[in-house]
Amino acid sequence: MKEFKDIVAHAKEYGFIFPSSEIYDGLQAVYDYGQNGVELKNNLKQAWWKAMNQLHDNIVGIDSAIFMHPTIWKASGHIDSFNDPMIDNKDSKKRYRADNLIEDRASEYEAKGDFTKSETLLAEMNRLLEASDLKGLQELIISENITCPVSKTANWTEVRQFNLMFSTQVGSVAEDSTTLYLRPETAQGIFVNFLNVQKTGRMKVPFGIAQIGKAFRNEIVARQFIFRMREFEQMEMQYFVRPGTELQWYEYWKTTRFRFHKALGLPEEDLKFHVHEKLAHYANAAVDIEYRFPFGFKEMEGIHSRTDFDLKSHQEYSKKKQQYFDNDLDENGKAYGNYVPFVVETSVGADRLFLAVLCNAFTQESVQDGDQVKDRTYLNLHPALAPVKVAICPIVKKDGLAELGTRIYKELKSEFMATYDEKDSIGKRYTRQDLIGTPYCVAIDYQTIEDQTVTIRHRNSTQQERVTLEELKTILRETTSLSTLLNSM
RNA sequence: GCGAAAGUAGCUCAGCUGGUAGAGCGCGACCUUGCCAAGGUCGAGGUCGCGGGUUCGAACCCCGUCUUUCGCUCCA
Repeated sequence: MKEFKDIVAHAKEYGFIFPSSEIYDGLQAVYDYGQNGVELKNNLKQAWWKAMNQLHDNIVGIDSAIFMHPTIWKASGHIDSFNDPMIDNKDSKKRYRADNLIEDRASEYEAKGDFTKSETLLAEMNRLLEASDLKGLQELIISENITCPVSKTANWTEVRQFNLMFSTQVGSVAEDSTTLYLRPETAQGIFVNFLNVQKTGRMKVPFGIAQIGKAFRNEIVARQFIFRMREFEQMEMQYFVRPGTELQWYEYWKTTRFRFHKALGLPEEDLKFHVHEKLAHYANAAVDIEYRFPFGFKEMEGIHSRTDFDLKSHQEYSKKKQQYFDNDLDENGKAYGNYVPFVVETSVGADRLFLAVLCNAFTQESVQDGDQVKDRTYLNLHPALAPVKVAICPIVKKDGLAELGTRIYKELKSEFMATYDEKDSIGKRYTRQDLIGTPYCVAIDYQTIEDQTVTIRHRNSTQQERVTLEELKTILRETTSLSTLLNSM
């Protein structure tokens, strides 16, 4: 039985994920990647990067800054929609958006035919929202005698502002400083570089820009280990297309991205699409790829048809045209000409993908050993993703086997992430490698001295085979390289 | 943010009605060892999450706080 707490404990015990600042009691919803975690994560990021930029002729990458001009967040809609005034009912313990409560009351007036009262109320609410008058909002809720739908009481807390973007000051003198936000998504860095990349890369629509980077959200409740963190990493690709073709490309990316996750080793039955019923302000179609985490099916990747909302909005706010001239001919033989491209976005949480892969790899099984049944735990990671590819283990230290093992290890390590281990019994060493997902252990024994052959022990089956050093290298090259993984998509 | 539970060695945990900390595994050194968590010897490691209070005396009782888990809530 795969218990989530066992996976979390395993992640810490074997150097994958540590709580941030642990010796100071930790910092809520922030985690560090350990020596094995960073290797696995880097491999995942590289797999994604290559699947985008290397496998697609018309996708290129960028790496934009975390700090961006504050107006970008006005244009993107984050300043408005990431700021929610919240109020709690003390009796039912339920939390509501203060503006929603007032809007509901306005609808009730309208239902009764009292449009004047409704309009006055909404106008007053908007005035208070504009002025960020939280006290006023609370007074309005009380004076309207709005009650909690659950407890039916008006026993409210104060209205509090939940800003989901982190802000910081730039400039040493307080009065001259500017408030900057830590980006809540990496997508905007792509949108504002759309023309730079298109022009300098001579890109033709359709084309994509990919980016991997940190993003920050001040989540009210951050939970479930690294699933929802305040600082997290996104892998986003914005695909710019001719208006009217966006839904075709949306379908293309849906299937392409699904294949990617399967290639990483996530089983099809643990993956599913979840189509959004309620669309965000910028989208005309949206779907999530969900993975069956131990705590249920949850979003891992989002694929959104974002229309021309973002580029148009930046055009408006920046007063710089965000147009593309399309020389291709339409069915009437006329060039498509100038337009603002539509965008299909694929956005994966790197940490969520990491968690999905880790949960999937975590394997506990009972194996027959003579007439005993023993428990065995290992990480069934794709060899291309495993932090360590091969462990070199001399069967004993004496009689020159340690020296021979060291020599073989040195020969392999420039090409493969390898490790050398001569401590403890061979079985214990195999187990240590199983626990971090190393696909191969190579035993050096007396026969190695005679004929330069070694035995490879396979992680999943625990079966061994005897091969020459050259054969060993071939096996490692063929199975542990990312191109193997990319070819399976 | 609300409610509930938990926090003792790297891990899993024991520690009675309050009397100043233990086990197993793991870790390090050495010895032994010919293939799936072997054995021996020695050793390192804890101001019992943190702060305050009650008490002659607190891991244990009380208050606060931090962190984690679960349930609500939130998730452009």
